[in-house]
Amino acid sequence: MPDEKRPSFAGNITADDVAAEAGVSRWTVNRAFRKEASISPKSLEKVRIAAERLGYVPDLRAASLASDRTNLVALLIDDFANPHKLVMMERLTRILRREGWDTLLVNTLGRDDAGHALMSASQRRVDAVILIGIQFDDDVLDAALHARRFRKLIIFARTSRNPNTISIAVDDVSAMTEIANYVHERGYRRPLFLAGPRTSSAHLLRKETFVDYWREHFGSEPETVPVAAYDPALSAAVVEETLAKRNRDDFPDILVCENDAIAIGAIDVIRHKLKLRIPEDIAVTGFDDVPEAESANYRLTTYRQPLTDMAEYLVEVLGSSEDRDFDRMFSGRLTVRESA
Amino acid sequence: MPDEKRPSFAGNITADDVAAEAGVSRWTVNRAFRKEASISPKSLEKVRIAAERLGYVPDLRAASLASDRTNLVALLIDDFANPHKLVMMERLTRILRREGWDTLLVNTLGRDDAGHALMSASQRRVDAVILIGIQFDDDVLDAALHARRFRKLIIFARTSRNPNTISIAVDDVSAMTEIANYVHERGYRRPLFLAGPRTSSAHLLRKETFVDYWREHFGSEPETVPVAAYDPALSAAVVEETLAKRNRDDFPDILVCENDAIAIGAIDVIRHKLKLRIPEDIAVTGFDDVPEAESANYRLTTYRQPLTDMAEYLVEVLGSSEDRDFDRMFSGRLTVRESA
DNA sequence: AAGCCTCTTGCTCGCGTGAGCAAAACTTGC
DNA sequence: GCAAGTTTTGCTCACGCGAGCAAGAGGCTT
Repeated sequence: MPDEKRPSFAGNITADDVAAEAGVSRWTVNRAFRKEASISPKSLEKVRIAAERLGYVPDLRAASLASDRTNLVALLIDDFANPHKLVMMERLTRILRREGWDTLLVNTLGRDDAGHALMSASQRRVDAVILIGIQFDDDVLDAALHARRFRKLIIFARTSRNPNTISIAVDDVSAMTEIANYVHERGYRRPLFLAGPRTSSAHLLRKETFVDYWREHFGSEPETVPVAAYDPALSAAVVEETLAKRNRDDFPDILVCENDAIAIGAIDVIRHKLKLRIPEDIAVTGFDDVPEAESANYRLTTYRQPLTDMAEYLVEVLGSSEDRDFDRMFSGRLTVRESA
Repeated sequence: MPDEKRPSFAGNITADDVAAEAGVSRWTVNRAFRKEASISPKSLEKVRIAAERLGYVPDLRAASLASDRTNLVALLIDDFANPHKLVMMERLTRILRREGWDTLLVNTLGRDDAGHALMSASQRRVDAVILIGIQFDDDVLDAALHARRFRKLIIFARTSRNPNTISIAVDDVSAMTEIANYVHERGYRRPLFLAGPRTSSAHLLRKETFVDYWREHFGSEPETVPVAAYDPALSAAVVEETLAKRNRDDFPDILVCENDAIAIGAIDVIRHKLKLRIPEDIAVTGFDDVPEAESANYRLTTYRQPLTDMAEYLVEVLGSSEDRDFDRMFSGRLTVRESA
C-alpha cells in the first residue's frame, strides 16, 4: 500500500497539516493562533479556513513546553460538605476561564494527602496553586515552597501568615468585630461561638476576635464549642449534644457560627429537634452568605464576602510578573436577615 | 563569572540533572518514575535519593507529548446552583485521582458556551470529556464528535441517545415508576410534577415516565409545571406563583420533583410562605438524595443514585481500550423519609 | 528609481519526555 | 569457566510548538 500523503487521521492534526493545506509555513499557522504574534490578515484568513476544515486546534502541552507557561492553575479543595465551596468554585472557574486560565481541580482527600495533591499539580507544571481547602499544614506548604515548585501559591478566602504565600481574603477581624457589635446591639447577652476545625497554616481569626472583643467590651467570656468540620450534619450533632445536657434557662440566646455551613446545621437542630423558635428562643448568625442563607427557610443573618472582587484580584495577581507582596484583605458586608 | 556546572535553578530540574547526580543515564531516571518500566532496585534507589535531594518530579506535559496519553479528563459543568453537583464533583474527583487521573474543571458558562468549553478541553488533549452539565445540544456534541477530538465523551448521571457518547446513569424509567407507585400507595391522588429545564441531548425521562405511568395505571392526568433551572430559589418562586393563584382545595396533595434542588425550594415555600405542613398538607418527593435531604429540616423522601458505583464504572471505562458499547444504567434506591 | 524602514515570513534550535531497539551486564546451568 | 538466556541500560528519534533571528516583501521619502 503506497502511503500517499500521510492520512493524518483525526485527533492528530498538527500545524504542519494545516500549513500544507493553507500553503504557508508551520510557523505562520502557529502564529495565527497566538494573539501577540504579527501576521498579515491575508495569511490569517487562509490559516483560519484550513484549520477549520481540518479541525485543527493547537496543542497546549507542546506550547507550554516551549514557552514555559501553562496557563493552568491548580485548585486544591477539600471540605466538600460546605456549600460555600460550590459558590467559590463557580466564581473562580468562571473568572479564571474568562481570563484565559484553565483549572485543574484537585480533591485533597485528607490532611496527609495534601503533599500528594501538591505533587499532582507540580507534575502538570501549573503556573499557580490556589488553595481553598483547609487541610494544609505549614510544613507541607514550606516543603512545596522550598522545592520552589510553584511560582505562586495563593490562599483564597483565608488569611495566612506564611510570608511566601499570597493570601486573598476577607478581613476577619473587622468582620467579626462588626458581628459582635451587631449581636450585642440587638440585645443578645449569652452568645455561644461555634467554631470550625483548627488549621495550623491558614487560620481564621473569627473565634479569637469574637471572644476577645466580647470579653473586652461587654465584660463576659463567651462560650465556645468546636465542630470538627464545616459540615451542617456534624454541626447539628454537636449542637444537639451540647444543648441536650443543660437546662433550658442555661441556653445561650444566640449561636454565633464561624460560617454558614455550621449555622445551617444549628438552625435545623434548634427548630426540629429542640422545637425552639429562631430567633425568639435562640438566634443564629453565620458567615459567607451561601445561597441557602437567603432562602425562606433560613433567612440567615450573615456576612457576605466580596467573592467576585476577590476573584478579579486573583486573576490580576496571576497575570502580574512583579515580585511584590500581593497579600490583600477585602471587606465584606453584614447581611441582616431574620435569624438574628 | 565562570558558569560552573549549570546552576539548574529551581523549578526547572530535569531528568538530566537527576541523572548526573545519581550517576546513571537520563532514561534510567525516567524509568524510575514509570511503574511498568523495568529497572534494577539498586538504580531505583539511587535515582530516588537524587530526585529527592534535587526536588525533581517528572514533567507530565512532556511525558504526554511523547506517549500520547495525558491521564487528564475534562469535567464540564454548569448548573452550580444544584447542590448535587458538589456531591458528584467530590465523588468523581476522588475516585479519578485514586486511579491516577487528573481533572480539568471547565465551567460551561451557558448554552452557547458549550462549544468553547469543549475547545478548552481539546487544546489540553484530554483523554476523555465527562459532561455533568445540562446545556449540551446535540449539534455541539456532534461537532465535537465529528472532529474526533476526544477518544471518549461520557455523559454522567444522565442518559443520552447519541450513539457516539457513553452514558453512565441511573435508570430513570424504573426509578420514576417506583416513585409513582410509592406515591399512589401512600394515598396521594393529586400529584403535581415539578420538572427541570428541557435539554435536547441528554434527556431525563422522569417527567414523561411519571406522567404516562400515572395516567395509564391510576387513570388521571397529573399536572406538570416547569422550572427553568435546578435552583432551589427558582423552584421556590415557581411554586409560590403556581399555588398563589388557586384555592386551597385546588392544591395538589403532593409535589413530585424532578430532583432534590427543586424539592428543597418547594419545601421552603410551602412551609414558610404558604404556612402549610409537610407532608400533612402537601407532601414532597425529590431525586438524588443530596446531603440536605437527610437533615432534620427536610427529611426528604427521594431516590438515591449509586454515585460511587457509577464513578467506579467510569474509571473502568476510562481505562479500557476496547471499542464496545459502554453505556450503562444503574438502579438506585428509593429512600423514604417523612416528606412523603 | 534608489535607499531606507517596517512588517511579515521561514528557519534553527530547544523544551522534557517515551517508544523501541541494540548493547551491556548479570544469571543460570552444566 | 563458558555458552545461552534474561534483565537492565543507553541511545536514536519523535512528540508539537515557541523564541529569536535572518531573510524577504512592501511602502515611503527624496
